[in-house]
Amino acid sequence: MFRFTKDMEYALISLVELSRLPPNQLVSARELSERYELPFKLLARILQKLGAAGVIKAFKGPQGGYCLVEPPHRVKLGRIIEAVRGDERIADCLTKEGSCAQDACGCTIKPVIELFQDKWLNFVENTTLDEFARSELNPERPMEMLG
Amino acid sequence: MFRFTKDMEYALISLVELSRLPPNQLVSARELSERYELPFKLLARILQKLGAAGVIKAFKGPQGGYCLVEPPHRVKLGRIIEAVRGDERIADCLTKEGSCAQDACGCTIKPVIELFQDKWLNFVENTTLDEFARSELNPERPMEMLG
DNA sequence: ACAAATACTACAAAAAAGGTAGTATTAAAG
DNA sequence: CTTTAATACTACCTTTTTTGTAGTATTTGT
Repeated sequence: MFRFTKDMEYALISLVELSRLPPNQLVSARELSERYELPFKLLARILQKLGAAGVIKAFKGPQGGYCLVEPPHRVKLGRIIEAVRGDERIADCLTKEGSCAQDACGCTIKPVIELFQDKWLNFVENTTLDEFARSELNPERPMEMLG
Repeated sequence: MFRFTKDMEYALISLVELSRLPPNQLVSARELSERYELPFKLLARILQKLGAAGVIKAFKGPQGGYCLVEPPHRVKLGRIIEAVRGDERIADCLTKEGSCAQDACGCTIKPVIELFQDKWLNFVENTTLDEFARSELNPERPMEMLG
């Protein structure tokens, strides 16, 4: 139910890593994949989503890679979720703003879910990447071990 | 990802209904199933879980059914989740209290998830059934239409 | 005894999550 | 201008979780 999916886990690992990057430096999908032992292709796809959503910026070619577009305190959790998982909602019948999309809503528990959605939105809109980036990550292979 | 499962939806529909029940009155799984057009067997199993967890009380035999054990403002969302879904966590490696269960935790993003779990616990522990019960449900067949 | 209710267990179908493979495209460096 | 290291895209497969069905046992009021 309310469980961290791998997409989100991989996204957050990557974003935290990018948060700590010195200015004008990049990290590639390959590096992240090896450093944290994440499946490369899957990770790449997730980073592409984050790129398409404008959360990170991508540079192609050798020496390419990714970096954040905005500082970590400007990146809301809700935005990350939307980038990685689409405009996912707590329930199908709700709009992103939390009200029921249809007039004759099929779900019988609509008001209950609306209330829940409300609380949820408040949560993800008030949590930013820097809150995550403050804690220490735990890579299998620390930076120093790589080329 | 963070999406309402049917179990929880059905559980909340039922619990809200039970919240509105006059004292010493019961509602059966069959009634709830017909009133809200929910699959009977599935709903019954969910109610049994809520019963086993002590959230509701069950009475067998004709005229039997269910009622709440405690008043709605005493029933925390976290308790409902635990009853219906087991001791579900945001991530596998976490204890219920939110700290990593293993010393050498396999997940590389442990601190991030711990922080998240913290926020989540705070949320479910500070949301009670009466918050849901205040809003109006929307049954396919209102009370009056049944026997 | 009967009927109406809950309790329990096994199984099956559908949906979501997680992962792999292959190809195309871009761009830095020699 | 070729090579190479990177991102971009798409199709497919496997596993797990969710959702639902079926059947049987048990309890209890009338």
